[in-house]
Amino acid sequence: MAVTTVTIAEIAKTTQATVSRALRDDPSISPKTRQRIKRLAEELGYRPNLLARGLVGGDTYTIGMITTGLDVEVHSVKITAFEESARNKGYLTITAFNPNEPGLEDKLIIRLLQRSVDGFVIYPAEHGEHKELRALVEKNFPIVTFNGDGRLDFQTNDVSLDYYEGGKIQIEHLSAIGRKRIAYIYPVFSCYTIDQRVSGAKEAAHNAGVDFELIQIDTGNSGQRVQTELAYEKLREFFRKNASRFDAIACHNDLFALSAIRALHQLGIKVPDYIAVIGFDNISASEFSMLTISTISQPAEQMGLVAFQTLEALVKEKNSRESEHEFIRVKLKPELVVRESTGRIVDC
Amino acid sequence: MAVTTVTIAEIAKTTQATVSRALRDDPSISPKTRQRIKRLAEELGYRPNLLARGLVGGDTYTIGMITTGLDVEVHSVKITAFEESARNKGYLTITAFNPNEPGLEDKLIIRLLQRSVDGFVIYPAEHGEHKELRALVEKNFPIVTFNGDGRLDFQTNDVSLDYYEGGKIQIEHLSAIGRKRIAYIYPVFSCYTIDQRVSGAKEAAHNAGVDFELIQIDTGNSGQRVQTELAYEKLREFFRKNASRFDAIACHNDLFALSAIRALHQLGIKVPDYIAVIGFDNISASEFSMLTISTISQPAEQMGLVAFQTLEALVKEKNSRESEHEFIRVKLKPELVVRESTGRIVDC
DNA sequence: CTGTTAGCGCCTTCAA
DNA sequence: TTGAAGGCGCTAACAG
Repeated sequence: MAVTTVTIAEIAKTTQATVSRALRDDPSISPKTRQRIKRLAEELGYRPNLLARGLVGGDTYTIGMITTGLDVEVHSVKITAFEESARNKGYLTITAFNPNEPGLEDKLIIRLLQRSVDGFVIYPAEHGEHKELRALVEKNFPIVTFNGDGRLDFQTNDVSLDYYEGGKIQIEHLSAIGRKRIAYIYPVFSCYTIDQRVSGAKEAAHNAGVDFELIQIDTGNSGQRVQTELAYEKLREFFRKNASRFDAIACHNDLFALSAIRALHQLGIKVPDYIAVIGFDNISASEFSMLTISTISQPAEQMGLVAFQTLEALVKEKNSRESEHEFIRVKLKPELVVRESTGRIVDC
Repeated sequence: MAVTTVTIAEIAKTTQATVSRALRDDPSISPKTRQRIKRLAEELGYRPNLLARGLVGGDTYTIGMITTGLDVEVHSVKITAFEESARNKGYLTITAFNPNEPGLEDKLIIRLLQRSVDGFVIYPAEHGEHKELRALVEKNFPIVTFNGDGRLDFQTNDVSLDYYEGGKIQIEHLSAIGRKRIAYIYPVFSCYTIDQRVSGAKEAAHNAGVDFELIQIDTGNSGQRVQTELAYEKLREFFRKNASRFDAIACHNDLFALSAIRALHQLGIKVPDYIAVIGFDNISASEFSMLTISTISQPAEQMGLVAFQTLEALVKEKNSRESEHEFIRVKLKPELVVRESTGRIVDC
C-alpha cells in the first residue's frame, strides 16, 4: 500500500534500519548511501508515518492548542500568529476549543495527550480545578499558558497581556482630554481579565482625581457570551436615564463600545462632543465604523509568536536535559489607539 | 510509566488481548470479566494510546480540517460549528490554516495524512492544481469541501453557499425599495465566490431593469488580503467624484460596506436617504454599527453542521463497504437581513 | 469465552 | 558503516 522504510530498503537492497537512519541524517551513515536512499525515498513519494514515530517515543512535531472559541477576534489573531510560526518551524498545531467549561478543559487535554503532542498552549478556563493542566505542569511537560497569570493558582510558563495597565490607560486618556465624570461599563459576569481592567481604571481615576463610577450591564448570562441585542437595549435604557451624569465612557471591549455609541446616537447624544467613548481590543470594526473608535490595542500577533518561541524552547530542552529552572513569565503591554470617539476635546 | 493494556492485564491476571477486547466491548467477552477490567482501567486511569490504535489501521477519531485564516468572521463560525458537532460525536478536529496558497494546501494535506486522520474537510485554495486533494478524492478517501463547487475542476462531496443567489438578492432588495441606479463595489482580485455574487447581481439588475455598474476598488493586493485603510481612502475618493450617479451601493462584504458608509458619511452624503447600502455576510459589526447594515446572511453554523454530518457518514461507510455512489453536493441559500442602511425608501 | 501469535511503521540498542 | 533483533501499545486473526 503506502511506501514505508521497508519498501525503500527492499529496493535499495539494504535494511530497514539503514533507511531509517539515512532519512534522519544519522551521522553513522555514509554520505553515499544516505544520498542514494534519500533520492529513492523522494522518487517513491515516501512519507514518514508520524504515528509510528510517535509510538516509539520520538517527537511528533505536533503541538496541542486549547483555546476559547473563535468568536473573539483578538483570540483569532493570537491563534493565527501561533499557528503560523509553528508551521514555519515544521510543527502542526492541533486546535481544540473550550467555551470556558472547566470540565471540558480536562477532557480536551486528555484527548490531545492521547495523540502524543510534544507540548501544549492553553488558554485556561476561567474557573475550575485545572486538574490535568496542573498535573502536566508538575511533571514538567512543555506547556505555555495564555493569560494564566492571575487566574491559575499555580505557576506556569505564561504569556499575558497587562490588563490592569490597559484599564489604566483607558482612563488616563479620557482624563487627559479633559473628561471628569467617567463611567466604566462592563457585563456582569465575573472574569479575571475584566476585573483587572476595572481595577486599573479605578486606580487611574483615583490618581487623576476624576469622578468614576462602575456600571455593570446584565447581558443575559448564557455562559460567558454576551447577547448582543439585549446588551444594546440595556445600554440604551441606561443612557436614557443616566447619560447626563457622564462626559466619558470606558468599555471593557470594542463591541460594547460600538453598542454604546449606537445607543448614544439613537438618543441624539453626540460622541465625542458630549460623551467620549473608549473601547478595548482594537477589533477591525473599530477602525471601519462610521465613527471610528479609540481603543486599547493588544499586541496579539506578538503574543502568539512569543508563546510559540517559548514553547519550542521547552520542547527542545526537554529532549536534551531535564533541567529544572524558573518559569518563564511574559507580560506584554497594551497600547492606546486614538480615533474619533475621543477625538475632540470639550472644555467644561 | 503510563498505564497500558499490559499493565491492566498483569493486575487482572489475564492477557493483554482480553483487556483490549473488553475495553472495546467486544461481544466475545463475558460480562463479568468485561466489567472487572473496565473498573480496573478506570481506577488506574487508563487512557488508550490513539497512535498505537491508529497504527494498526483502526479509526483515529481525528478529522483534519484545512481552511483559510480566521480573519473572516464567517469562516470562524463555520469552523466552530463543525468542531463542536465533531467533538460531540467523539471526534477531534485538527485544524490547519492555509492563507490561499495552492502549494501549502498540498503540504498541509500531507501533514495531516501522516497523522492518520479519518477524513478531511477542506476549504480549497482559490487556484492551483489541488494535486493531493484530487488524489484523495480519486481513491475515495472521506472528504468534504467547502465552496468547492465551481472552483474545483473535479467533483467532490461539497457544501457551498449559493453566492449567485446572494448577489441576486442584494440587487432585488435595492430595486424593491425603489433604487434605480446601483453600483456593485468589490475589490480587484479575482475570486470565484465574488464572481458569482457579481453575476447574480448583474442578472437581477437586468431583470429589474435598473442601471447597474461594476466598480472595482484597488485595495492593494497583498495576496487576497484587503488593506483596510487603503480601501477606505479609495472608496472616499471614488464617492467624492461619483456619488451623484448612484442611489444605491451593493458591496461584496460587510467590511466593505462599513467602509463605504464611513466614506459617504465623511462626505456628508446621507445613508440610506441619498444612497442605500447593502453588504454581504452578516458579521457582528453590521449589527453593532452606529448605522446598522442591511446584508446577506450565510447559514454558517448550518454549513459547519452539514459538513460534519456528511463527513461522518462517509467515514462510517468506508468502514462497512466500498460502495461507490454519487457525490453529495449541498448548496445552501443565503437570506436577506434588512437593517437601517437600506431602511428608508426615497421616491424620485 | 479466552490465550497465543503476528504484525502496524518506526527507532534503538547490540553486534558485526 | 551497516545488519539483526527487539519493542512502542494496540488490533486482529487463529486456536483452543
